[in-house]
Amino acid sequence: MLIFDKNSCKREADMFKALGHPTRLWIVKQLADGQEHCVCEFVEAVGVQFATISQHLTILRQTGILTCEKRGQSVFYRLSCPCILDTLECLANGNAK
Amino acid sequence: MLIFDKNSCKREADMFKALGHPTRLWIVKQLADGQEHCVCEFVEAVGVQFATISQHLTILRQTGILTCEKRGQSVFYRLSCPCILDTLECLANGNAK
DNA sequence: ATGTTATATTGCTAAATAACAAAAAAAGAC
DNA sequence: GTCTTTTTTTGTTATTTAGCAATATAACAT
Repeated sequence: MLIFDKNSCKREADMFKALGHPTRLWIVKQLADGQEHCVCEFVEAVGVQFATISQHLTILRQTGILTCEKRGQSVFYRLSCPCILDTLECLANGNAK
Repeated sequence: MLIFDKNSCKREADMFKALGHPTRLWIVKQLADGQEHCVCEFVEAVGVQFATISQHLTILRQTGILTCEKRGQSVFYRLSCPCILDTLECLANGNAK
């Protein structure tokens, strides 16, 4: 018999949700090589308002997917844990319809 | 220099989005052992309207995560590809904050 | 045929999300 | 100190999503 416990899925679901937006997923992929990039690079590439990118980055930071560091006037983002890449790879390899 | 191509991320992002809801993620996990379950089992466990579960299942079906088969009056759902589990495991293992 | 059971679909409303514009903060240059 | 640059935060609005209720569909029982 199946028993649903919402809490047990909430945090994980939030991580999936964070990755469930084209711009955010793309950002994560850009950081896949372990390198860091600054906010302005993303803004330039995506072609959307600074505020919008900043909000996407906040979501990725809050779910623990990214971390950031401020140096000078710029903020640099990186994957907080490279293992997120395994997840991406799993999905990319296995589940193309 | 980074270049954003939205289309390249759209389908993958949709899969993440589908998994980005507690109820849907839970359903996928219940199917993780490869067994199939019928809709009414999910309804009973989650404690939500039949229509609501049906809608969640539709989303999971449309993204290709689940497939279903009708037998008699019941509809049975299963993972369309067990490899989705690797993805779940990757996330569960690696990225707990 | 009618009745019943299991799912799906449609219409509706409330809540969440995405994007922008404008204002606020933080750091460096002067 | 003021000015500029980079980023975040705070409205605001349009779109999307989540859930329910009601209706429709499909299969079986009678």
